[in-house]
Amino acid sequence: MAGPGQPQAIDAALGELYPDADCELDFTSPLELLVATVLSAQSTDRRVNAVTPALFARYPDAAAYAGADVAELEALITPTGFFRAKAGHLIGIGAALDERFDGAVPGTLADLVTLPGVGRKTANVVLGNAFDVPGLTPDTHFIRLANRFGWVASTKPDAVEQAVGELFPPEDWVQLSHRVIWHGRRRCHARRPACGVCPLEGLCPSYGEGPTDPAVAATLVREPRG
DNA sequence: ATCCCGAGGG
DNA sequence: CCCTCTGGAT
Repeated sequence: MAGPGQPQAIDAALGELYPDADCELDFTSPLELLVATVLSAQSTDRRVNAVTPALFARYPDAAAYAGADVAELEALITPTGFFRAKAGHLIGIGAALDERFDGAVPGTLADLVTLPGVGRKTANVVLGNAFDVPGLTPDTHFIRLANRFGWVASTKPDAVEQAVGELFPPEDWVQLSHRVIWHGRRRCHARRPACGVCPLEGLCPSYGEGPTDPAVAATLVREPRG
């Protein structure tokens, strides 16, 4: 089997490259992680972590979000982008948690995706990092790299989650997601993958499709905390 | 200019 | 499938 290569070997190599790969959002409860993850949509961890301390202090529980003043909430989350949609989502989440989940964040995929602003990707982040429920996170990076690695040809999140899930045991899914996503953000970019500073030569079917001169590739690496 | 660990709506 | 929503970093 030439195409998929050895998934375990790729995961191991990424584990050596990113030994500290984890969720970069700051949170101390499932609700905080849920809120931070909703704010992360098309944003960055740095910008989210910059606003969450004040946000969490102002809105300590679901009821606080449900009763929030829209303008005040929008002002607090403005730097994360898409603030109007996100503010509406957070207020809707607060109301939904109070009405249907006794004020607590539900710990199942089926329940989480019924919340406004929460899709499959956001739900899996919350499940994997706040509830220790095994789950893959098929975001844009994960899908792109799963395609490049030859693990699956489809670009649809459901198909990617299914196919990759069969290549790895559930206990690996959360860590695998973080490693693959970190690699997508730091080296294996959409437009110019930095193959020259990637350890997957001989393992990745797409190796060499980006700059392979180490000096050039090094200029493309995005360091952490961005 | 281009991208960001997306989601909702048409 | 398409489109829109947003500010910030590079």
